[in-house]
Amino acid sequence: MVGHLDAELWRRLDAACTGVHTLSPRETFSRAGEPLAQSALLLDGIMARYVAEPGAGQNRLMVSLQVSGDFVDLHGMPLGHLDHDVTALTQARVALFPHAALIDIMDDSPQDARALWKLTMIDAAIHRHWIYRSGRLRALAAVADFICEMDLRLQACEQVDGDRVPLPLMQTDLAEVSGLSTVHVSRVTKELRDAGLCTIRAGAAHIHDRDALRRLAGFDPSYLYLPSD
Amino acid sequence: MVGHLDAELWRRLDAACTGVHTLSPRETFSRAGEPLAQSALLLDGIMARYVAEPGAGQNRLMVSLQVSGDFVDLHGMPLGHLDHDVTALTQARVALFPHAALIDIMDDSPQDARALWKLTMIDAAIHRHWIYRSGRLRALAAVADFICEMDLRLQACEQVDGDRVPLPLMQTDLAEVSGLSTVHVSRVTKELRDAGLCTIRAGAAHIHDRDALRRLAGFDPSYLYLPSD
DNA sequence: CGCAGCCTTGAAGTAAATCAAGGATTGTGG
DNA sequence: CCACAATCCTTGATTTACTTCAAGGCTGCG
Repeated sequence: MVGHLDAELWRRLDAACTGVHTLSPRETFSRAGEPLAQSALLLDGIMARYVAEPGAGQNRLMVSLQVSGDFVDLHGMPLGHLDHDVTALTQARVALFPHAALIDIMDDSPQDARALWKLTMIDAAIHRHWIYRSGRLRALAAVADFICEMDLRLQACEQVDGDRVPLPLMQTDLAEVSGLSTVHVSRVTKELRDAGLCTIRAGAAHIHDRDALRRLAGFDPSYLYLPSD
Repeated sequence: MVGHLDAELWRRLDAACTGVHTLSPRETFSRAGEPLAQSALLLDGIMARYVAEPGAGQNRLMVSLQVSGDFVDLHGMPLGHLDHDVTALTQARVALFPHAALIDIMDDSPQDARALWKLTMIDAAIHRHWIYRSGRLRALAAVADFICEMDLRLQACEQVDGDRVPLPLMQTDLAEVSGLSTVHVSRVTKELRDAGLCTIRAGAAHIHDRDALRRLAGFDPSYLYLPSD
């Protein structure tokens, strides 16, 4: 994500930042419906956005996963409040930007405004892919597809070292990503492991055969709008 | 969607419009990857956005459905090209706006820029709900939820007359919305009909019991950011 | 009429959920 | 260092939701 903003905008953001906040693992950063007066840029760690089942049920589904360099709640600026919860999965540090300061930046520079808009539009493109994944892909392909996405997104922030993709997700997290039961996630990850494609552990995924994994998922990364495209 | 823009912005858009284009039923308006130099506002009819399976397969999933007053491809402006296809389901008329003219509007008025941004952020919120629907809801609740959403969105553009929701979708369209097989869509619509909740025909849905339908779906409309909220 | 497109229904097969039990790993206090 | 609990993962058995396959019905239309 970082790659989409130019140096000038980074300087302006730097000046607008009012502080850095550290979140504990599993700490909720903001909740659906809460009025928002600032947005947060994830510096390190992994954070997730969840749509919860209405009512008392704790059923929820992960609708987005954010990595270093992503704004976690920039959607909340034009909207005023969000429709989903934002939570840290690991320990995480976020840089805070008051909406008023962001608005000043955008009023000053329409180009910067479009750059920030673009970040949220890439989020939306990823949302669309998640709809596709959930509606069209079988469990095995869906998990493989998710791993392929995170592989590339973590590569883009230089966190991937060879076959090691630092993805600190438990199987219950993968279940909330994919809409599968945790039991079935366990079976699917075993199948990916046994097929020699990738090993998914709590701390990281190890990709043994990227090509085969992408082929299995039918993965086409164009929806990520990576700068190289 | 219309309700989110103020009169001043509407006048500017009116001046920026370079023409109206009419689409035949099932006509494709733009394809994934195609460079875009304009965006289109849907005046009447129904249009859909599809993410297609990579490769030759014709499998695709509907990721968004647009009604009168929605921009169908405004996401393409900051992005330059889209990750999905845009197609008319019925005969449709769209008003065309060159990106250059929209950029002029936004450069002139940061407030208008945020208003347009907000439209795309509501789209993104709807995307998130579709992820949730696909990942968490069973077939019956998913179809009910979709009908509830379209009921409210079509109410917002004043197309709903009592229990009649003009939703010109075939069962194959509903299958592409929900990720179900057409056969199962047929069974589910029958079940909704037999339960006295709603009757879904090719031309329109008739809602017999709105409350019960919403209860079945667990429907909470806050993600639609309707002006009344 | 007779075809084409769309919908319905039944029967059989499959993917995934649920239920249930146990195993591995990690952390904690004695 | 070990006992113990807590958490996470695995595996098997059963059930459920949905798909696929196949046949036939309805409707509109040349």
